[in-house]
Amino acid sequence: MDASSIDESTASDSTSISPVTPLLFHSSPSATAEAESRKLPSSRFKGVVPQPNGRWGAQIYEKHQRVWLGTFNEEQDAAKAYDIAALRFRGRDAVTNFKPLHHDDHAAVEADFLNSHSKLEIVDMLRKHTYNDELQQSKRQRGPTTADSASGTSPNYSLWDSKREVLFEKTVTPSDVGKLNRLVIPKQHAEKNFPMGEGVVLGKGMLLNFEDMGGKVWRFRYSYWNSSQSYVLTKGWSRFVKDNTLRAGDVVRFLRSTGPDKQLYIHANPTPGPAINPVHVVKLFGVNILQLPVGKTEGVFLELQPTKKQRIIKPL
DNA sequence: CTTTGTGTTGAT
DNA sequence: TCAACACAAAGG
Repeated sequence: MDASSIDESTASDSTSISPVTPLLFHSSPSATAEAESRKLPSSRFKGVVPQPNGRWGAQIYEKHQRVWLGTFNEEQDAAKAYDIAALRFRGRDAVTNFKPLHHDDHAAVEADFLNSHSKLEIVDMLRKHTYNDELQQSKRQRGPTTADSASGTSPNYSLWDSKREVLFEKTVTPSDVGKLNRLVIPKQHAEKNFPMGEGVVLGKGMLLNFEDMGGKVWRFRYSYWNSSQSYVLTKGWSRFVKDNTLRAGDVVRFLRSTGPDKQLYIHANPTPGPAINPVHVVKLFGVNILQLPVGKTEGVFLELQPTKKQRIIKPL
């Protein structure tokens, strides 16, 4: 998985073909074979327990009590979750499945991250499969460490010197800022610029982080809607619309860091850069509802509203 | 309906 | 502390 921007995990999960199928052969006199097929496979990893549906659970114990760390498609992912919890609950010397492979700065950064969050928060991240996302995000807020820049080429506290390239802009439509809680990403831009994870087409979508001008990080669900054959940002989008008081015709600009991190950025109504395309202002009822780049075809601009009554367009 | 993850027990 | 097992609770 691309740890920088997605959370839904594991590129290789759909390969599991009913790993545990407790088929019952009631007519068979051989009850031993039946009992054997019913048994769940043990994990070779610490803190990992099999689930009836072939997935894997992770758990850690503290003070006579089990702390559930979530379920995972891949046994290794459950083991990693246990490792993280073990480090948070029991410190640096905890027994883990994989973790002590590194002793570098990354481990130190992660230790900082772990100790700056409560056990409950860490467990919550593990259960939601957002731990790697949050860790990456914390690295960005702090700025790159010496381990991130080429070793020795720059002094400590080197500045974040990567640039942001504009990927594309979209003039939002009425439905983009309506109650549908979704922004349609023009297919061409989506397929060219946004990550193509397995979950995107597979219905679940993926979570993408975008940083705005103020440094605030927004997380949207990015997925493909088969019904409309379009890519969309859904979960979290309406909040962005609200906080930025986005209106139809406003421009949203998407950018991406040119550095090794692929941090995405989103700017609402960015100040037009040099040599920006002239815009054609369309007004309705004296209200500016559309701004279209001249000479560009951005798809359908007017969208039918699914209303039975006469739609009331409020003055802005 | 499917899946999670809790209740529980016995072992190490 | 730990995992195995059964299954009620939770979720879609």
